[in-house]
Amino acid sequence: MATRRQPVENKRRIPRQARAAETVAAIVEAAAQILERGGLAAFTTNAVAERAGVSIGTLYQYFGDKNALLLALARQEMEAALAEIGRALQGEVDPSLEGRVRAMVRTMIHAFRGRQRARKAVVQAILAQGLGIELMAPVASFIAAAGAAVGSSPGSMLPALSREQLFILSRSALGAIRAAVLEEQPFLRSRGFEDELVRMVVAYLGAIIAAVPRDLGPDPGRTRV
Amino acid sequence: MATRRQPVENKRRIPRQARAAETVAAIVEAAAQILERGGLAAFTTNAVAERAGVSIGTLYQYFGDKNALLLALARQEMEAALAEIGRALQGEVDPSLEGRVRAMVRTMIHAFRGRQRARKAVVQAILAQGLGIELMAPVASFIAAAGAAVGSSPGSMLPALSREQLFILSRSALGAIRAAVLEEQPFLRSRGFEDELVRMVVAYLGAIIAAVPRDLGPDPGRTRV
Amino acid sequence: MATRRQPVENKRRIPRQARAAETVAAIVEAAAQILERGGLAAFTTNAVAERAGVSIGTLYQYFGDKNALLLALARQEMEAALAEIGRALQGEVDPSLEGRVRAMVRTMIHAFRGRQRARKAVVQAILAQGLGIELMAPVASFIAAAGAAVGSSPGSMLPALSREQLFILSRSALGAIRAAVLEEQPFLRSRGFEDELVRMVVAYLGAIIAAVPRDLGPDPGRTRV
Amino acid sequence: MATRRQPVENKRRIPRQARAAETVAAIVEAAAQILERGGLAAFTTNAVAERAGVSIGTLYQYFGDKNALLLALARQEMEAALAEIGRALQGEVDPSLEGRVRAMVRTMIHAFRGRQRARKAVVQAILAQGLGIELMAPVASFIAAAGAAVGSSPGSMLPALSREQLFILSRSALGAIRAAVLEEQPFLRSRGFEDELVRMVVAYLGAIIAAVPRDLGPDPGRTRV
DNA sequence: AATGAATGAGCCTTCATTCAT
DNA sequence: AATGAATGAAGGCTCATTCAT
Repeated sequence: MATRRQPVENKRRIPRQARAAETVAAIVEAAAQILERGGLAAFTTNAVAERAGVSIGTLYQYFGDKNALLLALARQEMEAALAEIGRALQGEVDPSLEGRVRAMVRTMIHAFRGRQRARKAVVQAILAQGLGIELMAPVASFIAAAGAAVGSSPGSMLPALSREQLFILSRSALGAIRAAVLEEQPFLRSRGFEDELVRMVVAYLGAIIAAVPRDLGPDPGRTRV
Repeated sequence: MATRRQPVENKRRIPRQARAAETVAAIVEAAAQILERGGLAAFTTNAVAERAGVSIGTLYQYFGDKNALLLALARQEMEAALAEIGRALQGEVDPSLEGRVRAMVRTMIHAFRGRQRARKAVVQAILAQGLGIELMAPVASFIAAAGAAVGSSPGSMLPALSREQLFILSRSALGAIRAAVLEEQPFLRSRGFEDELVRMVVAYLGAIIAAVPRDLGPDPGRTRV
Repeated sequence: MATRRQPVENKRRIPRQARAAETVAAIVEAAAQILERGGLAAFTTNAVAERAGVSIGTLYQYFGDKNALLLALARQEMEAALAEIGRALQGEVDPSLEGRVRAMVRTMIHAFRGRQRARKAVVQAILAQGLGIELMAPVASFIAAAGAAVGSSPGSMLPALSREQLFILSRSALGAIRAAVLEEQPFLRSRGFEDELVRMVVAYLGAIIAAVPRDLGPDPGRTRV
Repeated sequence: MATRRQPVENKRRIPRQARAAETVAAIVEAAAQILERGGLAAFTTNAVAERAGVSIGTLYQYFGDKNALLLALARQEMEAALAEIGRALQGEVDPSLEGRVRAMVRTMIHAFRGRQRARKAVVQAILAQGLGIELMAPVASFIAAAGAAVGSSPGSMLPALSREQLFILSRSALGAIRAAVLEEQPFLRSRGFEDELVRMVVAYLGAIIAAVPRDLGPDPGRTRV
C-alpha cells in the first residue's frame, strides 16, 4: 500500500454539523462501493473522493489518511454486525445455548450487508495493515460478555472462559467464515455451512463445560471480561 | 497494490543446472529474510535481489513477477509444514485421535521455522492477493486424506466428511492460529493455546461422529477424497 | 519503448483553468525541446517533466502515458501546419494550380517550426507506434477539400479524386519530404527540391485531368469529400 | 529500443562453413517470423534466438547487435526485391517507359514475400533507427542506372537526372507504398493503386523530359550515376 | 562454436498527500 | 469548508549484451 504514515486513528476533524456528517457518510459509502466493484486495487483515495462527489481535499478533511477511512468503514460494519447480533439474541425465540450460538453465527455470516467483495477487500486490507487486533477486540469483549451472561444464568454450567478459550471461540468460527469470504466459497451462505459452524462451537463449549470439574473450581486466575 | 498481472504461477525458466537451483534457493531464502526483518513494506524485488546477491534481472529470470516469488516462498513453507505433519503422524507414539490431532495442531503452530514475522507477512500478502485458495487446497486434501485414513481404520466411527466439514475442520483451527500470528498474540506457542485447539477439534470430530447414526449411514454423496 | 498499453488518446484530465493550460503547454514545449536536442533516446517522461519545470506526477495528470504526450505534440504541429497552409492558400498571390501546389509544398517542407530533429523524432515515434493513420487523416481530408474546391471552380478540369488518387497525392509528396527529413538530406529546404516536388504534383494532377475524358464523365462512384 | 551502441554494421564473424550459413539463415528467418507475428514489440534478441533454435550467445556470434540482425533482414529483402525488378525488366514484354515503370512499381508493392506485418515492422524499425539512408542507397543507384539506361537508349529524351529528381523519383512512389504498408491500407495490392502510382511516375518523368529543352542542354553538373 | 545464466542501467508509472487559493 | 493542481518518492520490470564454461 506504500503508506507513508500509519496512524491507527487519524481523524482530523469531528464533524459537528449535519452537512459534514452527510459528507462523511457519503465518503464511507463511496469507499464501500469502490471496494465492492473494483476490489482493493481500485481503492484509491482519489477514486473514493470522486465517487463521493467531493474533492480529494475534503476527504482528507475528515480522514487523516487512507487507513483511517478503511478503518472507519470496517468499524461501521463491525458495529452494525454486533448490534445486529445483540438484537438477534434479544428477540431470539430459542433461548437454548445452540439457539444463541446459531443466532450469532448466522449474523456473522451475513454481515456487511451482503457486500461480499467489499467485505473481502476490507478483511484483506485490515489484515494487511495488521489492524486485525483493533477490530477483533470489541468482538472478543462481546463474546466474553455473552459468555459471562450465559455462564451466570441459573442452570448454566459454563465457567468463566480463559484468554485462550475466548480467543479460539471468537477466531475459529470467524476465521472459518473469513476464509470462506476470502476464498469466495459458494457454500458461505448455505444452511449446511451454518449448521456445521454451530455444531463446532456448541461441541467446543460442551467440551469446556465437561472439563470444568476436573480442571478447576472457581478460579480467580480466569479472565472474566 | 496496483498489480497489473496476477499470474498465479509465473516462473519463467525452469532451472536445469545446479547453479541455477542454488540461485533460486538463494532468492527464496533472501525473500524470507527480508520479510522477517522488515515485513511486507521492505519486501521489494530490488531488496530481495540485493540480499540474495544476484542482480534484479536474475531474479526475474526465475520469477515472473513479485507475486510468483511470494507464492513460491509460501508454497515451500506450506509443503514443508505438511511434510512435517506427515512425519509427525508417522512417528507418533500416541495413535489415538487426540494424539493425531495434537500432532497436526502443534506442527501448524510451529510452522515456518519459527519465522513469525515472515509468516505473518506471507499470510498478509497471500490474503491480499486473494491467493488463499491455492495454498489451502493441499491442506484440505491432506486433511481429507488423513480423515479418510482414520475413518477407514477398524474401530473408527469417523464417517466420510462433507465439503463443509472439511472446510471448517481445516480453516477453523488454522484460522485461529493465523489470527494469533497476525495479531502477534503472545500465547501462540503456549501449551494452553495448543490444548484448547486440540480440544476444539476433538470436540467437533466427536460431535460429527455422534451425529452419524441419526443423520445417515454410509452415503455416496459424501466426499471421500 | 516497451509500451504496455497503446491508447491512441489518453488524456487524463481536461484542464479547466488557465494555470493548467499553461502547464500543459509547458510540457508539450518541453517535449519538443528534448526531442530536438537529444532525439528519441533522450525523450523520457522524467526528462520532459524536469525541463517543463513540473513534477512527473503533473505530467501524468495531463497525459495518460508517454505516447499521449508524443501524440499531442504531433497533433499540435500537424494542425499548425495545416492552418499555415490554409493561410497560405488564402493569401496566395498566385491563384494558379501551380501556385497553390507550391504554397502547400513549401509549407509542408518548413513545418514543425524548423525543428528538424524534433520533427524527425516525432515522425519516427509516430511510425513506430503505428499511429501514422491517425495523423494523416486530417491531411487527406484537407487535400480532398482543397481538391474539391479547385475542381468545382469555374474553369477547372479537375474531377473528383478517387481514394487511391487522394492517398497518393497526399503521401507521395509528403513521403518524399518525410524521407528527406528522416535521412537528414541537406537539400530539404533547397529551392530545387521544392521545384521538383511541385513539378511532380502538378504533372500528376495534369495526368489525372487529361485522363478524365477517356476514363469517365461525372461519376458518382468517385469520392467528392 | 534502448540500444546502447548503434554500429550500423556489426557482423562479428563471416560464416565460412555450410553449417554456419544455415544458422545465420535460420536466425534471419526467425526474425522475420517473430516480426510477422508479434510486430516490433515482440522482436527481442532472446525471442529470435529461441525461435531460431539457437542460444542467444550464438546469435551474437553472427550479429554484433540487434540492429545488425534487423539490417540483415532488411537488406536481404531489399536485395531480393531489386533482383526481382531486374528480372522483371529483363523479361518484360512491354518495353515502353510505362511498361518498365509498371514492372518496378508492381514489384515494390509485392515485396517482402507478402509478409506485410514483418515488412511494416522492419520499415518502422529502420526508420526509427535512422537507417533509412543505408537501405535506400541501392534503390537510388538502381533507379539511376535504370534511368541512365533508358536515357541513353536511341530515341529517348530522358536526360540525366538531378540529385533531387532521383530522390523524389525513388522516395515518392516508395513513400506512398510505404505509407500504405504502415497504415495497412486495404487497397495496397489493388490494381487501381498500382495504376495511379504508375500514372504519377510516368507523368513526372514526362514533365522532366518536357522541361529539358528550356532548362538545359547536356550539363556536367548533372549526376549520371 | 555454442551455451545460457547472469547482468544492471534506467524507464515508466502510481497514488497518498499537501497547500495555495 | 472546500477545491484540485501539484508533488515526488519509490517500485516493478525489460531486454540488450557479456562471459565463464
